[in-house]
Amino acid sequence: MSEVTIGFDLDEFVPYLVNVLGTRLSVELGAEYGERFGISIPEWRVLAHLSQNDHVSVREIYRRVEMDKVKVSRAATRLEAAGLIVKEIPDDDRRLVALTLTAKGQNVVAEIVDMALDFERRFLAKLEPSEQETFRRLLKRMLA
Amino acid sequence: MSEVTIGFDLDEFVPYLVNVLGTRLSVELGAEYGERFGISIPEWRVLAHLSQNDHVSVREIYRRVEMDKVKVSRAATRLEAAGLIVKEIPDDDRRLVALTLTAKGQNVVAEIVDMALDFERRFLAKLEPSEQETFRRLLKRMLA
DNA sequence: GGAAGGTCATATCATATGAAACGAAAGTCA
DNA sequence: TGACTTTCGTTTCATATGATATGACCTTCC
Repeated sequence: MSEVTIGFDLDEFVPYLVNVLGTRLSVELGAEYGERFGISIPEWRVLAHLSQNDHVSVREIYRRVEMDKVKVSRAATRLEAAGLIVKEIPDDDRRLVALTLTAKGQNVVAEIVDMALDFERRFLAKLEPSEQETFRRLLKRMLA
Repeated sequence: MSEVTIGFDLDEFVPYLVNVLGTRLSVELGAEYGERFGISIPEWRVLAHLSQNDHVSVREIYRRVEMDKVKVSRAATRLEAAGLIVKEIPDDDRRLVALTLTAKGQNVVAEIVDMALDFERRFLAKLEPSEQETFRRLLKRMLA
């Protein structure tokens, strides 16, 4: 192999940078609520989605939250076992499973939301306020 | 549960947005080179790092590239089996394993690099040129 | 020199993941 | 009405992952 390799600079490659940052953030935040509530990352995503809507089907969640069907199903099973959500079968379509937070689930969500927003604040503090909004805006554009 | 849930908007939560975008980008790009070269995402990361340096140890890679120790080790084993890299044990420290691209490996890297840069170009095209640089700069700052 | 402790890569094992198969329930169309 | 197809969530099973243990090798300190 040649002594001088021009090569390819991973540290300038945006898809890589986004992936590393995304993984790091999820894992760090996940460690916080995981230690405190025994909740996994997929479980938190389901909870977060349920904080906005009642009686949500598994399908709606995995379509909206970019998670696998099976992952959502399993997260829901664990959340039900932990008493944080309830599963119901709606009468108008008995193939579906409607998920809803219990009172206990609502409390846990509220606490994790606090942790999450605080976490977001701390890490966005690396940017100026105007840059923070720019970053969020550009992210959303890329995801659209 | 109350009819009106204020809740928590995942779609404004930056750690979540970064994670979803990062995963999506890695998976999409990975599908391209995976189909063509049978290379997995961890394998590509190792290759990419080796494109910049010769005789790199497993340790250097997992420290620098934010991957698990075991993941790097396994990726290296597969890459060696595929004839893309060579493993050597350096005389000055026989605990290490030095990884180096073969000629075949260099060719594959060159092709994947082309695909990757093209992929990056296509997806950054969703932003204005000045925004692209801003985005990259902010990303790097967050990762620092 | 050599014991004690640390570091490196790999092996082991238990868990997480997701593609494909499945059973149950709608929907479609003759 | 009753096959046929589609959709939904779960189960199955093969693979991926990563915490821990292991064995080989270095370093330190006596």
